[in-house]
Amino acid sequence: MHSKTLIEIVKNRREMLQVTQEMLAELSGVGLRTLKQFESGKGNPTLETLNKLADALGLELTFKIKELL
Amino acid sequence: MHSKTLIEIVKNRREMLQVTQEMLAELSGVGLRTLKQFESGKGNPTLETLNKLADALGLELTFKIKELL
DNA sequence: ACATTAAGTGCTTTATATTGCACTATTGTA
DNA sequence: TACAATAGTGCAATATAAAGCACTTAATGT
Repeated sequence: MHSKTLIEIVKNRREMLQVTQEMLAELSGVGLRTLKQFESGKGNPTLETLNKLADALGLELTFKIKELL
Repeated sequence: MHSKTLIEIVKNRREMLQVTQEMLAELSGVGLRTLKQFESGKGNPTLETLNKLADALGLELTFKIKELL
């Protein structure tokens, strides 16, 4: 069982909440272009960007101990 | 109980492992200057940088559901 | 107190993230 | 199939992260 990527988590969460990229961009204060790039795997967002998205989605960015597979 | 910041986690983990900033920079492939800025709270690192640090520290960057306090 | 090691900072260059705009591609649905 | 909504992309401007260097400050041990 490997953990989902940050991208998957954001996408899933967003869809679960029935929010479009446009709405999430609006809500989070992240540029639509930036969000699109991130979700399509093209991005290398800054911590600030990730935190804005997390906030808007009711999530929190953390480190967890990596399980030695 | 509020969760520790990413900075705290990195610092604590690094110190627990008895690794200096210089060593961690070396091990992770992140520039020393970048690590210093991050740990001193001045930085806004990219996801790539955070992942490099996480890898070197045996950590994994994730989102968790935020607890409504 | 002193020496040593580690951490933090000012300055600079280069690389790249962010953003908007206009456009294309995909997806779902009537 | 045709339409509408949503997602993805090329281009360009601006802002800023990454990095090294030299230096200062703080912490640690003898």
